[in-house]
Amino acid sequence: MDEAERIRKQKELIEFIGVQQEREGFQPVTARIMGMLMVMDKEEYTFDEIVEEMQISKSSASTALKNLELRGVIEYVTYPGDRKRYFRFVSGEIDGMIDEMKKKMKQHAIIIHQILDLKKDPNSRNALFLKNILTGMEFFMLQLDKFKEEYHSRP
Amino acid sequence: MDEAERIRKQKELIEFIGVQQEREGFQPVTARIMGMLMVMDKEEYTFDEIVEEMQISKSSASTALKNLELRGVIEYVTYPGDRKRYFRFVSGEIDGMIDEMKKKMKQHAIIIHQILDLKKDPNSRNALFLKNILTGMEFFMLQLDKFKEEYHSRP
DNA sequence: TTTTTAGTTCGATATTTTGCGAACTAAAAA
DNA sequence: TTTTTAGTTCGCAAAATATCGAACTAAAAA
Repeated sequence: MDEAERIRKQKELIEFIGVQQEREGFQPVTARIMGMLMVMDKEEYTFDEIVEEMQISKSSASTALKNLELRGVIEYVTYPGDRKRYFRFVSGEIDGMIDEMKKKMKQHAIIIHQILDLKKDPNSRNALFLKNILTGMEFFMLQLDKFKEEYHSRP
Repeated sequence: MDEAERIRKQKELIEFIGVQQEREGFQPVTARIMGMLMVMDKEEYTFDEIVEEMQISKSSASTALKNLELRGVIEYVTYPGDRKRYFRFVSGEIDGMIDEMKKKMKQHAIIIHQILDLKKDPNSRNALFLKNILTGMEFFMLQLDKFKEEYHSRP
């Protein structure tokens, strides 16, 4: 695979990640900036480089970058004697991802609890099924911490 | 909590679940139908009951129900001598949820592999971080099957 | 056979979201 | 002090999406 081919494929992948991240609730431009910061060989971009590379307005870039920072997806660094910000992807750890997963699951569990609390018949089809799921989720969440330990002490 | 209060809270919860499911990519009406089928005491609704209860057009109901069925969220049953369909929430099992999770994670892993394959420098900041995540994800996916076993053989 | 039921399909309309440009700001440089 | 840089904010227009209504269909009932 030659250089041009590789770069073409990178662009394609950015687009694919873009579409995927849109489904996760990011706006189109935002999703593609994420993709770019993950995929490209250059891994730190200034505001103007992003505007240039993505062919978007400064306002779109501003909005997107603020959003990504707020969500903890990107961060920026600065270098002495240069007042530009250099935006880059945050390099999270596996532990952080597990915690994230746990948090999300806990929120789901709360909702399920609320549904159950409001059921007239606690033995209705849905109620029983939801109780079942809840038990599974609780067991699963307990396993997650065990997983972290095992992962770090693996051979 | 009296009956009226309970029902009011159910409606509130449907709205909350609706907003939540919109973020997961469902359209507003679709998301609220999901909520309704999970939360309400009546757990099987005909097409016309859904139209009535949600105050939506038949076409919206049709589109939403088809979508939910396609995604495996709801199903319908029929009763002899009654040609209406009775729509209800699918009662998935914990195993199905785990498989779902694994499938999603596998897709993510494929993307990460692709990013890595296209990096010029395999030791760049992002490349190293992505490799790290990949290792974690692979370990995690191995654990998932173990989890299923343990869950089923729990005391 | 005709009518009714239980939905489906499709084009039009309403609503929401997205991205832009112009004007603005705070800090640094000249 | 004035100018430039590096963005931010906000109202608007365009694009995308959601929902609707009207016409349609296939199967069952009359």
